[in-house]
Amino acid sequence: MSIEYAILGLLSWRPLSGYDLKKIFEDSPLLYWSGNNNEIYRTLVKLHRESLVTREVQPQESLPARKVYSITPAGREALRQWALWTPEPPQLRHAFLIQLAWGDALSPQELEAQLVQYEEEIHTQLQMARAQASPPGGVSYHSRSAFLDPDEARTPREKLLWTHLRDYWVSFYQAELDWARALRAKLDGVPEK
Amino acid sequence: MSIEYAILGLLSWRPLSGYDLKKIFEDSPLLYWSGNNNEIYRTLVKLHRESLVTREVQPQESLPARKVYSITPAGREALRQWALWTPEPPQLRHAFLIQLAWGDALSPQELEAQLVQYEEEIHTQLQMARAQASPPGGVSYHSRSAFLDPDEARTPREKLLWTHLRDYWVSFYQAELDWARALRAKLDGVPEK
DNA sequence: GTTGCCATGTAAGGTGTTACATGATTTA
DNA sequence: TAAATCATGTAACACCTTACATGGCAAC
Repeated sequence: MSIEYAILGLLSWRPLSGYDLKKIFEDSPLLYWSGNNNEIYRTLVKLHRESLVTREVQPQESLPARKVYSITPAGREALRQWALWTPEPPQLRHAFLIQLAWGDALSPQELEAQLVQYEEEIHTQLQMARAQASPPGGVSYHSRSAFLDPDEARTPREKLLWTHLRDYWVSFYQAELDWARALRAKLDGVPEK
Repeated sequence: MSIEYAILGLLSWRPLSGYDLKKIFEDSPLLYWSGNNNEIYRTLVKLHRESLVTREVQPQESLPARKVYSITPAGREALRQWALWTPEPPQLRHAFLIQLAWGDALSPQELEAQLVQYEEEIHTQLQMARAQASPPGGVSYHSRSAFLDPDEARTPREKLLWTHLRDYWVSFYQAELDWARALRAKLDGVPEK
């Protein structure tokens, strides 16, 4: 799938500008695109051309005009049809595992150092996922881009979905961390040759 | 990272032809590229140009000549340097989660059906991962492309790494399945609106 | 005074996929 | 006799990323 439906989905939640979308993509691991301008602004033009979104230009003093996009009924229908597509298994692009596969070329110290670094990196991700899943004080900060915030859900069912989605990432990074730690523990004491 | 180091890694394990590599990529979830000809054959040419691999042409009767590539000392050193790169967190491209995020547009039956289909898909992946992790009879079939087969490891440490890597996928798909089942159970009984 | 935020967009290039092209041999 | 395996490669296109370009305002 391409970024098109991810953007359409966000617009089904609320009207947003390209800049808003960029930020949402940047800090959501779920929306796995980099959030670069090129893709977002071009996709918005495309969606607009296909009449799946409308565009409202809001002029501003001494700033480029904000172009806010809203989903149309045709857009909602396209999104619905997409939600009915046959689900595909997740694609895990895990370069570090490939590094480990050929990690026997490293000394025990080098290998250990790589694992420690990886654990630190994942720990950071875990903290961020946890912060998103349950913001301190029970209320979310970023009132602007509270993407998938269960408090913003419009139905009980949507709330359940969004809660479960947020927890997904916490579990994922936790499992990742446990795995790396278990491997490092096992490596400790194994002869190199 | 690009496919380049994945190929170099495989060649550090044993000399292989483009066709061999293609098959290995096709049935390994770890090597997450599609294994299409274009990328593999072009990368081999590039690696050869950079003297990281050598090429041996084996003519065959009534078949295109097999071109078998072997890693050079310079190739091994490049691979080692790559193994020392700062580890990056895994990138999970999970389109189904995005579908679920906007799944509130579906009826309870449609949503349930999507989840069931997803579970079936993951179950298949899990079975395949299990088959690779511990082939029936304790010996692997595909003697040709036994990529990451712990029995093929050259040191105790490599064996440990490869075993742990194979188990990774089983855990991953198992967690995925558990997650989907838990969500479906919770959805059962939640009012739509 | 330098960094960061707001807000749009373009250019260039790398990465990855699907499909096309050939053709003999083996297997069902 | 149809499909799969072996074995190479090319063409066309889609997708994605990094960097470039502009410029005012606010905060530290």
